[in-house]
Amino acid sequence: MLEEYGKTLRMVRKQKEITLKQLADGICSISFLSKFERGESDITLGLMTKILEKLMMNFDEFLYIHHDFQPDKLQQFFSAASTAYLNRDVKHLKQLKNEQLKKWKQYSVETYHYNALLIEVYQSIVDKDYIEVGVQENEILLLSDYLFRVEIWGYYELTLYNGTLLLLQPEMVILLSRTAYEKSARFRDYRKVNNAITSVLFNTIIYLLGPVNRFHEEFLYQREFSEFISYLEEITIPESNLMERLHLLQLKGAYDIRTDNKEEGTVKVRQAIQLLHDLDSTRLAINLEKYLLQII
Amino acid sequence: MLEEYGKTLRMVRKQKEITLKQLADGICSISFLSKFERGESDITLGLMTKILEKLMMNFDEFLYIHHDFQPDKLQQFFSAASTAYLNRDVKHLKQLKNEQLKKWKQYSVETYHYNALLIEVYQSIVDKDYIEVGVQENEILLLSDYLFRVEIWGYYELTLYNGTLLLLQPEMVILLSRTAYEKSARFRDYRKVNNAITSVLFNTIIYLLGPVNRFHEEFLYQREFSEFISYLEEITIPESNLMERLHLLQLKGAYDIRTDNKEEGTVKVRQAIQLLHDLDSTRLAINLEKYLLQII
DNA sequence: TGTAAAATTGTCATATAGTGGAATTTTTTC
DNA sequence: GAAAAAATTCCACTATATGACAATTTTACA
Repeated sequence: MLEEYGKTLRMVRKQKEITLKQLADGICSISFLSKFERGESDITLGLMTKILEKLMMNFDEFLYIHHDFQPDKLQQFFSAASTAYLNRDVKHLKQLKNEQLKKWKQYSVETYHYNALLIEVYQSIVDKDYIEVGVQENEILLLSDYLFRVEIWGYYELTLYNGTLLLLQPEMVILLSRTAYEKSARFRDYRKVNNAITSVLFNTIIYLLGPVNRFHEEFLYQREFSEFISYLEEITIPESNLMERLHLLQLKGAYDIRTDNKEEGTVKVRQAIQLLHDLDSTRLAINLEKYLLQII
Repeated sequence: MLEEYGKTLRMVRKQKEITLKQLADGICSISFLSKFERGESDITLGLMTKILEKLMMNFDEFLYIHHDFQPDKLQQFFSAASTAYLNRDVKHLKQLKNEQLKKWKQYSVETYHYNALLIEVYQSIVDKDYIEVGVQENEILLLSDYLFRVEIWGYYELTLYNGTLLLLQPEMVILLSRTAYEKSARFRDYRKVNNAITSVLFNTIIYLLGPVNRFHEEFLYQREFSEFISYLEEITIPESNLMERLHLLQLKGAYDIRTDNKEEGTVKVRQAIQLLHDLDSTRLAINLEKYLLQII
């Protein structure tokens, strides 16, 4: 069968005008490298690491090229799910869910179960006819149980949680988001994962400000609001993350409005809207205006 | 020797509460997976790919964990170089250069030569006593020759070029930057590489506006300026890339100023400064003000 | 606490990753 | 355009990645 990574390697090597001898030197034999490049043998992870290092290329970029400039499977799964969700494409969502359920049955690895659950959450939001709320409850608990148990949250856990957060109880969200922040700390310097953390924090704050306690007179989660804002401020240190900073401004405004500080809050949100207009991000500006009208 | 990736894999697998059997199922035998995880065998790239896929994790994240949450060697090289450059740490720069030269001699792979060159460029900017300009000229040409020959520019080529661009002749920069834009097109959806492209385009425009033709009465590169701005506008489509959008605004302002449209230009740059202040990016705002004073 | 079931490890067989050097092809050089 | 040099492939051989199944350890459950 053989995935023929070697052929991609040969292409890259030729590009960089490096000979078999030069690349193999100190790593493996010339003849073997040739064999691998011709697709007549697989290669050990250890050797491949050294080879890519010499080529000044990392694994993901290499695999991206190998798969004809397509993102990896993990990425594809999350993109496919969120695209189908945004397009309200119920059919596609169902199909994606079935794929994951099938794998779950086949290997009984819970991960696939969680994946199916994520899509079920999307489905339940998009599809009005979908009323099997009872079924979900238990399953959602399974998911949050898992998230509590994991010691280190990576890209997968963060993205999974981000997608299902809306259906959880507020106490649960507060605890889990705090956990997410703490247990992903070691990824603070890994851009991709760190973006996922930021995303979780923003969604948590939005959740607290919005849907949860729309019907309460007073705002219940003042302390938590400050807590998560402070996490964000700690993470979003780079001055150049303007979008995140603007988002922060917006949420502070929304908070003011929610806690009967309407004037001050409106000023902040309007300022954010103006900033977006100044930078020609018109669609975002319009969305934010809608949001403002909604919360006033 | 064996890099013992297996031990990291075991950790990740335990985290996700997956058994050997479940993970191995359909990929390899249980006993082999166990052996690999105990560090008693290396593994084939093909198998590893399938295993990570099942764990919903990509290679880079896995290797990041494996190397105790340190970025990969490629990343480390560029960070080390640029940090030493920003800190004007001549000693460290020299050390880094020698490392690369040593590898160059050892394997006679030109890549290491280019790496050394990049650092030499940094060195020549930082170290006033460094006057061996003659030596560089030829070597810099070697580098640009290489860049012209490569068919696909990846993260390495883009970052390398970005660092050495300042020392090239304007005609060369224009040609190479255009090449960079065209030959990296297939990475348009790969965030990391795409950021590098954006960075190249910005630096090109800054170069055209600034250092090159400071002493000419009229601005020579109007057409090229528009060309590269249009590339940026094509790339920077996502409305949420505020920093890039702000940067664009700034450069348009600088262009106006350079082409005797002082008032209009100053307004644009001042607007950019104000935006930064609004978002508490004070240091960036101050830098931009300095820049403005300099070009007026 | 003992026992059954599940999960992991050990043992040995074999397929294949990887080596050294000769043979062939490609590139360079005059 | 032929000879020399460099790069690659072929071939016979060795080391090790991987599989089948038995033995052992760990976990679950009464």
